[in-house]
Amino acid sequence: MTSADPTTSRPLRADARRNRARVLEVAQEVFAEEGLAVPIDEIARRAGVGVGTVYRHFPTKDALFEAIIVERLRAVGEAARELAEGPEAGTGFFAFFEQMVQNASLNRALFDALAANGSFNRELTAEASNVMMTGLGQLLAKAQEAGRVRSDLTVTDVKTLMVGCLAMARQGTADPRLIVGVVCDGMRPVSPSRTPGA
Amino acid sequence: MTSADPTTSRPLRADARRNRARVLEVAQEVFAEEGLAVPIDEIARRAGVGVGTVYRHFPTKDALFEAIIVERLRAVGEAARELAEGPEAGTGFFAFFEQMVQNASLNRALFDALAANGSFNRELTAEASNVMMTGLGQLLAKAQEAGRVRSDLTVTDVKTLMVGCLAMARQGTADPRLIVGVVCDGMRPVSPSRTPGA
Amino acid sequence: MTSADPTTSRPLRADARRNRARVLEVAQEVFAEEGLAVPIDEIARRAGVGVGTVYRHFPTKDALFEAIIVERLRAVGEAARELAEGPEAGTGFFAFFEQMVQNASLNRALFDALAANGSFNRELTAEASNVMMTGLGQLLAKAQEAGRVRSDLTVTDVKTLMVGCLAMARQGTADPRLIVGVVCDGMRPVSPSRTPGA
Amino acid sequence: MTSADPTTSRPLRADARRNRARVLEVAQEVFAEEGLAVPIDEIARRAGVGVGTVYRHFPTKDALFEAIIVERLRAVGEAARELAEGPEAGTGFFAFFEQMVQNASLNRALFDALAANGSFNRELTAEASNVMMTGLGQLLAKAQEAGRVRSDLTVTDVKTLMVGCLAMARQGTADPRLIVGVVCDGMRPVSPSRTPGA
DNA sequence: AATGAATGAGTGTTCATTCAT
DNA sequence: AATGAATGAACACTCATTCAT
Repeated sequence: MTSADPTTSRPLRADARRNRARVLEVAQEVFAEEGLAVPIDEIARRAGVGVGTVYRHFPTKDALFEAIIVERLRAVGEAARELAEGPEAGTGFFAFFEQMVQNASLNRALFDALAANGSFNRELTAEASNVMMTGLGQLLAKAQEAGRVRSDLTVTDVKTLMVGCLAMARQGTADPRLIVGVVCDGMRPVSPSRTPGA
Repeated sequence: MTSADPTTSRPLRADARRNRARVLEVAQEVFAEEGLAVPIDEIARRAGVGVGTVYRHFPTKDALFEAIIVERLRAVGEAARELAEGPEAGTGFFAFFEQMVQNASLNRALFDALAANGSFNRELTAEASNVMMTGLGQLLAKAQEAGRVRSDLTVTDVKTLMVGCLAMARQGTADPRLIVGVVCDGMRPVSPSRTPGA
Repeated sequence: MTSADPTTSRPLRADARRNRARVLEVAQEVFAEEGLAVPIDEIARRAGVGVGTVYRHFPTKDALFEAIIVERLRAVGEAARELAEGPEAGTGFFAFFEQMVQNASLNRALFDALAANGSFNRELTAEASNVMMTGLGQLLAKAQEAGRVRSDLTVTDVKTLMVGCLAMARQGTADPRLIVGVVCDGMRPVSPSRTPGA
Repeated sequence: MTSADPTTSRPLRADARRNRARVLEVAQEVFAEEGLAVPIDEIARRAGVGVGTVYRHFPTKDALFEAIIVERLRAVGEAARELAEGPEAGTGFFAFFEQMVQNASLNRALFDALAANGSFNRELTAEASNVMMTGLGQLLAKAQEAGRVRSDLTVTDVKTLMVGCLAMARQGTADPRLIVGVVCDGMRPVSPSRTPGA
């Protein structure tokens, strides 16, 4: 089930599959750089295909965008899940968080997708979003069990914080490590010495 | 130069001032909701004036946007400066941070302005930005002196964190108080018990 | 307030007259430089009056343009007539022709008016055009009587040649004197030695 | 550079070529009649295509205008060159001059192009202009060698005179043949009997 | 009378999407 | 299946003209 129509979708011809992949690849790059603002013609040109071909594979621009996002979200979710199932789940949470911000901060498309919460909520995105949230949730749970993360934080909170860090990293105004460090510190359980209001 | 400079010009006629204000108000709302994507015609329509009127007051769409931003930045800067000069500067920092995020979180325009770091750096914006940074810097300094905030954070870091919180609050996905709480906690001096990596 | 005499067009108030003159003066300059492309607002600004004032005196932009043209055409016609009535009418023709081209070549408005043959033929323009043609005709007749100009040329031909010389002078590509010299030579009676086709 | 250069591109599809030609044809007519003032939408409408189609073939209004001009200038230059290389170069000059004016007089676009000396000097126009000037220069040289044309006239002068004649012919006020005859006479070597000032 | 603010039709240009080849 | 030409709705901005102050 890689494309829109599950019932009739016979396997694509070899060249068609190549084209589809090429378009995705280019779109991924271009959207990552400049976000949704890039014209479809530009993507087609860079991919070395006609516009028509892009539209054959993705019925609308948004659908193309979504396809990219879906993949990304899935990848993020997978990574989180794998880590959660590994031995270092407790400490891995923060590493994952930092890594994620590093990787995605340069990806405008992913940022937009995460940030544009709901605007793109078509079916696929929702599903992929679930995958991501599940993986992240597992990782978070382990970290909380290990006492590394405040227990009152939900997956949604963490996702939100991640988006925020992406937004900050995108700024380029401050050292991303410092920023992420601050946010990570904030997520740790509150020690007596720094109770807010104290 | 008798007419170009807005600061030199005589006060606007009553109706003109009303229209200008109405346009600003509407643009503020609309930009806040939908960002720069809104057509000028739409703004004019909602404000109940012709397009020409919008352009009479603001020579460019960007100029209109800028006008809104400038006002906001100034207001934020003023608030910070006042607080910094008050008696509670040490503790006031966090209150200000929270307040700021609360107020501005629904304002996409302000977020964009803060986030679009430099893209809109025309003269006025730069100036207003300075006002804000100065006010914020004063407040931060006091808080650091009082030992409430990590001493290695710069104004730019704080501004970046603020923008991040705005981005997060905009999401509407998580409780803004919680989010801001986390970030504020992260800004407090590191206590031995939660040294990163510990 | 002062509703004295409603019937006849009383003389303009002093300030009104001054304004009207000022507008004409500025419009003359500006139209001469840039032709009809200049916005009315620009003219008003340069004249130091509001747009409304311009429109009070001249109901449309074309009317303003016409007013200027009329004056110019009249002036040209007058000059020609005076010369025609003077003693040097025979030789004066060429001097006039050259002079005219010199003077008007920098005046884009006049050129446009002469060139835009008919487009502006409102009443006033037509009348002024007549004045010009008449004066020019008188001068031409004398020159032809004196055997200085080919007898088969009509006033219209001469006017046309004048416009052509203006067009050429406007080009700035060739020495106007040379150009005008060529055309003037062409208007002289055909000597046996250079019969076309010989 | 795989796609930007028009000279590299493969031949257009049949329908595209038809549309392009149709647009050029219509634009030629319309510009000839009314000059640059005509909206692109109007041209598209008259050509029976959408605006987008016009813009696909010509990226800018100016580019469209230029395309027309270039073609004309080239044609004129070619004609001149051919004549210059023929046996009748001496006498051909005047025939060419007359012919040129006849053909182009109704063409406001060509006139504008020639007249707008430099304003449109993009690359292509400049090149086409060179072609024309070269051809004309060759023809002129021959005519001067044959003693048919004043030896102090340069190509630029002749071009200017040509533009002037076009301007005059455009007027429609006088018989073009007569006008051109006058100018041509003026270009012949000065015979003793009509020395200016005599 | 004078002012200049307001109007809105009009213009050049872009780009997502459709369709003939 | 692929192509890329065609489409036309949108949009930012201008400017002649009107009208409230």
